[in-house]
Amino acid sequence: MTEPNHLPHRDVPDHQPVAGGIAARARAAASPSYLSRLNPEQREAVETLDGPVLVLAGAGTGKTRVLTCRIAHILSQGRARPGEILSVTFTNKAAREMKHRLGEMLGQAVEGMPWLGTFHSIGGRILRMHAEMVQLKSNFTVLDTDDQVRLLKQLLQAEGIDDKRWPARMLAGLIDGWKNRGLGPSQVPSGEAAVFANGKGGKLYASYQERLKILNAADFGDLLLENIRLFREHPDVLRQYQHRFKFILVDEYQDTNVAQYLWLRLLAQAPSPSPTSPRASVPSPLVGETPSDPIDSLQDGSPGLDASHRSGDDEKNVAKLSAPRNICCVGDDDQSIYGWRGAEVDNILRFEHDFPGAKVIRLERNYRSTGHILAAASHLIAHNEGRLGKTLRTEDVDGEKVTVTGAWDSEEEARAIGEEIEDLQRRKENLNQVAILVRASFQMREFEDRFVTLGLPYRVIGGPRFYERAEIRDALAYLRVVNSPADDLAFERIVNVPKRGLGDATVQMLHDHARKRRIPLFEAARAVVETDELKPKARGSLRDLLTSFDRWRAQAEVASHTELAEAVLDESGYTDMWQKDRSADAAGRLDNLKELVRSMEEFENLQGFLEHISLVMDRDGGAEEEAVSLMTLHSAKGLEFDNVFLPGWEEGLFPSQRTLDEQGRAGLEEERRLAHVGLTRARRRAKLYFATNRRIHGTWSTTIPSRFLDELPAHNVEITESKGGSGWGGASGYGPSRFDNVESFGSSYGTPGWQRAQANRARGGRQNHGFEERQTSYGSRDAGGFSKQKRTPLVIEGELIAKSTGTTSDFNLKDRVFHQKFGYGHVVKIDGNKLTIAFEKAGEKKVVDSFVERA
DNA sequence: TGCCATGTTTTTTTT
DNA sequence: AAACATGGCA
Repeated sequence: MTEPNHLPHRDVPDHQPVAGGIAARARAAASPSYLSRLNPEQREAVETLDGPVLVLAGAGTGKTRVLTCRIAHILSQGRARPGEILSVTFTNKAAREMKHRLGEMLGQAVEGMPWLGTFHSIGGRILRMHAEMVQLKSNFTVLDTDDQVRLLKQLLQAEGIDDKRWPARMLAGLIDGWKNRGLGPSQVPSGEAAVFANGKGGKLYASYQERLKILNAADFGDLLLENIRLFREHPDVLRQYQHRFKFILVDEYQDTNVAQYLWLRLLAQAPSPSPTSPRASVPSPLVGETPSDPIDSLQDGSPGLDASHRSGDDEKNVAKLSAPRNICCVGDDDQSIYGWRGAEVDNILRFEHDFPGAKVIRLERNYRSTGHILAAASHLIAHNEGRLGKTLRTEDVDGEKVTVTGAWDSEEEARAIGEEIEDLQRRKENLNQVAILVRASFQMREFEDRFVTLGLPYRVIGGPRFYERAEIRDALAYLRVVNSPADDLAFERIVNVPKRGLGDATVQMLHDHARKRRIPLFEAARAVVETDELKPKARGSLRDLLTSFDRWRAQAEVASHTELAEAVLDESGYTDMWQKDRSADAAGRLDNLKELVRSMEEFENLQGFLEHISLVMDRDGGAEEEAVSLMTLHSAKGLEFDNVFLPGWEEGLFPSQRTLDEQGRAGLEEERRLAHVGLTRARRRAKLYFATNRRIHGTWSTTIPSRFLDELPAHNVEITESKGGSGWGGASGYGPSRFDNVESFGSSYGTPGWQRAQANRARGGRQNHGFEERQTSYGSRDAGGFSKQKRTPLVIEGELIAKSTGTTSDFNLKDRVFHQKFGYGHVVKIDGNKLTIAFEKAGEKKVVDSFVERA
C-alpha cells in the first residue's frame, strides 16, 4: 500500500479555507484575491510553480479551481505569457470549462490561451505545423472511427480476408489500442499482431498507415503517435516546443495513456543543450525501432507494466529529466475510469518515479457532499488495493443517508425513481439538480419511456455527438471533397448521396481505375467519364457531379465558406433529399444542417473549419430549461448534482460482467472507481437501486444485488422499500413472499397498461417535454442509410395526455401537422386539446396539440 | 438499382 | 425484442 508520503507544507498555515489566521490574512492582503479563496493545500498547489508537482485531488476538492488559479498565478507573477503555458485536458468539455473559468477570473485581460486544449487538439495542431516531416500535408484530414473502419474494410478486402470472421471494427480496435500504447507498426509485439487474421495483423497495420499517408489523413491515435515520432526524429522541433512551454499543466492525469504520457514526457524534458542533432540515429518513420528508448519496448498494457518493467535502463531517461521542468499534473487515481481505453493508472501512481523531486500535494477537503455520502463513497473505494490513498473529509453536515432500494424489475425501478423525482419536484427542488447515472446507455431507455409517460422533462447528456450524425458527416464529406479532391473516403461517402444511380458497380469500377493508375477516385472519375465504360445514365450523372464540384471549387475562391456550404448542400440535392424525406427525424436533420452552416461562421475559412470540426465540435447545450439529466457514469465525471439516482447496481451490470471477464481484478477495481465517481457526484442525496429481474438481449433474467452494495458502510446507508412493495427484504436470498408480492405487481409490465397510465395521469403530470431534447438516438449510418424511426414510439393511447385545458385546439380536421417524433400526418379527430393524428409513417396516434405544429 | 425477407447480433464507456 | 446486415429477387 502506498503510504501517503506527506511532504511538509511550506509556510502556509494550516487553517480553514477562507477564514485564515493573521498570517493568512496578511498574505491575502498582499496577494491577489484569487489566492485568498483557497485552502492551504490548494494554495500550495497553486504557488508551487517550480519543479514537478502532482496534485492528488479527490472528488469535489476543487481541482479545476486549482488549475485555473495556477494559470492565473503564473500569469500574474509574470512567469510566463499565455502562449507559453501548455495546458492539456482530456475532453473538450473540460477544456471549455477551464477557458470559461479563466475568462471569468482574468477578465478580458488575457486573450485566449492558445495552448489550452485536449491532447488530441493540441497534438493535431502541432502536427499541422510540421506535417511534411511526417509525410503529411498540413491540411490533412482527421478520420473518425467511421472512416477508419471503412478504410480498413477496403484493406481487408484487398487482402482477401473474410471480414466476417475478422471484422474491420475489431482491427480498428486493435490498432487503436496499439496507438494508445505508443506502438508503431514495427513495434507491435509479434505475438499480439498475429492474433488478427492468422498473423496478418501487423502487416495490415502497416499498410493502413501507408494508406493514411496516401490519403493525407490521420486518425485520432496518430495525432499523438505521429507527434511523438515527429519529436523523436526532429529534436530541433522538439526543442522549440520545450523552449516555448515554460509551464505544463495536465488535467485528469489518471486518464492519460502511454502515448500521452510519452508525449508529455518529451515536452517536459529540459531542452537538451546540445544542438548537435542526433537525428541521424533515428531515421526511419516509426518503423525504425529506437532501441535507445526503453519506453519503446514497453508493450504490455497489463498490470505488468509497472515501474520495474520500465525502469532498468529507464535510469538513463530519468537522468535526462534531472532538471525537470515545471509540470503540474492534477488527477485522482480513484477516478480513473478509462482503463479500457488505454489509460494507465500507473502513470499517476508512478509520477514521483518519473519526475524525481516531484512534490505531491493531496487535496482531501471535499466541498461537495454531505457526510454520509462521502463516508459511503470513501468506504467503498477503500476496497481497492492499487491506490495512492486519500482520505476525503468534509465539514458539511451528515445529511441524509445514502439509500438502497430494491425493485422487482427494471421497469419498477424506473417507476420508483420517477416517483421520487416527482416528490422532489413537489418539494420545489430544481430538476436541473437531479441526475440519473447509469452504467450502460441501454439502461436509459426505460427511464426515457417512463419520463415520457409521466411528463417529466429530461435531457440526455452524451449520446451521439453532433458531428457523428449521418447528415453532418455527409455534409462534411461534400465540403471535404471540395476542399481536397483527393479525399477518397469523403468522395466515396457522397457519390451516391443523394441517390444518383451511381451504385456499387460504378464505385467498384472507379476503384479499379484509381488503383490501376494510382490516382484518387475523383480523378479516376474524371477519366472514366470520358470513356464509355459506364452506362449512359451513370455516366451522365457522374459527369454532372464532377461539374458541380468544379463549380463549387471555383466558387470557393470567391464566396464565403458559409455561402459555399449553402450552395453545395442545395445544388447537390442533399437538402432536397431530406426535405422530401417523410420520416420523423428529417426535420431535425435539416435543423442540424442549418446549425452546421451557422457554426461555420465562427471559423475564418473552410480549411480552418474542417481542421477543427472533427476534434472540437460537440453538442453545445441549447437553452436550458429545467430538466432531469440522464447520462452514463462516465459522462458524469466532473459534474455534480444535489440529487443523484444510481440505478442498476446488480452483478453483471454494475460490476459489468464484460469488464470482469476481460480485465479481471483490475476491471473490478475500475468498476469500483466508477461507483465511487457516481456516489461522489451527489451533493445532498444519493439513491441507489437494484432490480431483481432485468431483460438482457430480449430475455428476462434474474440478477443479484451488486457486491458494491455490500461494501457500503451500514452506518451511512438506509435500506428502503420500493413503493411497489418489493424490497430488499432480509439479508439473504429472495423469499417466495417477496417474489409473490412483486408478482402481483408485475402482471402489467411488458404490456404497459391502461390502468397504470391512468393512475399516473390522475396524479397529474405537466406539459411533457420529454421529446424535445433527444432526436433519434443512434444517428450515424453509412450513406443512404436514412435511419427510420428506431425506437418504437412509446405511445399508449392516452398516456401522452398532459393536461386537459378545456380549451379547444386551434387545429382543424385534416390539418397537416408535424410531430418531432412521429413525423408528418394529418388530424383525424379533435377532442379538446387532444388530437388524433394519422401519421404517414407511425400510424394513428393520440397526442396533445402542443406537440405538433402545422406542417 | 432498389426493395424485401431472412438471419444475426446486440449492451459499455470516447478523443 | 429490436435493430442491423446481408442476400436474393423484381
